[in-house]
Amino acid sequence: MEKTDSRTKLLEVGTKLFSERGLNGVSIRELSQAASTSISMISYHFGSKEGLYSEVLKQQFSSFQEFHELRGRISDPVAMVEEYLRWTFRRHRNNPYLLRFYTSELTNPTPFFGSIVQPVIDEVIRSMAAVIEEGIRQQRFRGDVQPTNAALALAGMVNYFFLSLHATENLISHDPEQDEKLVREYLAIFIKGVAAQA
Amino acid sequence: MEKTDSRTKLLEVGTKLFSERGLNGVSIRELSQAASTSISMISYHFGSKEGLYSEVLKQQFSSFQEFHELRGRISDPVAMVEEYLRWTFRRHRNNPYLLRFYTSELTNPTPFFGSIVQPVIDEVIRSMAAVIEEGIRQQRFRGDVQPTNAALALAGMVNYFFLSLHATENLISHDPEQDEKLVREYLAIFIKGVAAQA
DNA sequence: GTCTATATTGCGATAGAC
DNA sequence: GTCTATCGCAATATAGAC
Repeated sequence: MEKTDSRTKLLEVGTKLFSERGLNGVSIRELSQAASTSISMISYHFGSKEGLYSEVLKQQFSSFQEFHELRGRISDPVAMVEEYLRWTFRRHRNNPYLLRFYTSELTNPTPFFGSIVQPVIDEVIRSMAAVIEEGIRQQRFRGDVQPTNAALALAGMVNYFFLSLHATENLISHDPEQDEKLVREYLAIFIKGVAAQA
Repeated sequence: MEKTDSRTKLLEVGTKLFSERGLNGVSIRELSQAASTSISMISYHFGSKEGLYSEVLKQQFSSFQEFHELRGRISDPVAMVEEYLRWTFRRHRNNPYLLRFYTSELTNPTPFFGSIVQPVIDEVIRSMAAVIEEGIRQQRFRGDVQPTNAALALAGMVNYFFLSLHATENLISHDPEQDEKLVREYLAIFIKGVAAQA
């Protein structure tokens, strides 16, 4: 029952350390010490340091499954934008490491970007662009809005909030209790921003 | 007149290589080879690899000077938002390395984050929040808009566009000729998003 | 599965000649 | 200012005992 075997422990500390300093910023010595095991366990379980990293990355990006469920359940465009925002806040609050991997891979891609990260981004942006397109078709959003650009703008607003977390600690309250208020603020800006004239 | 001395050359290749793979991803051997000089020139000119990195970082963030000039010249809130967007596009187009340093420092901070990066972010967000506050005072923006959150949302929309560049290559045209169109699209979304009811 | 010990390579930094 | 040569160390990875 005790799942704190060396494999699990290595995945745990790998998640924390890789997220903080990237693939090149962490050595297998440090990883094995932090996991209270020996260097050789990394080769044994994952083949190499990169093997461990790619396993961590896969775990991180598997949380996107929930997005599918959401997309299948909600058809109203405005409601879907709202749930997208809520899902994004929830996801980053539940997993404080995710965004670091996300942006670290965007900025300084490792060999695993193409296979693990890119497909996920692609699908979310495509999906949200389709949502916005549907809003335009229903004449609830302006016809001159570019769906893909707008989807990217939406994703940008909310992800950037988390990306900037520790640069804005002294500018903004980052108390999770405020999240619902922020969701509504971003929702208001975006929906009024793309809305058709009343 | 030939300014391709080793110091200049090291700053050039340092900018390119550090932006692509971060401080830990590049060795002084690789840097000196790319600069067609020897390893010891890095210690000689900059004291250490970190010294070179911090010098590159300083250069990158000095381009924020232009923002001051803008802020001093323009008082109308809507015009200032428009010029902020245009300035951001121009800045990233003129310097394709800047955003990588920016987000790399946000995600995996080096010891230089606090002294070089943080103050710049602080000032831009504070300034734009003040711009939005002025818009609210003039009753052109809604009174329930949170200035700092809105400033962060604005910055997020536009910076995220560049951050996602190579994840969205197959989704969006990244031809710089489209920039003016994008500026107007983001401007429309944001201004309608925060506008007071007509 | 887990360890210790070790092989090998590459790292950052510097001494000293020119 | 620039080079070559080298030091000392830390990196990844693996062999082999238990």
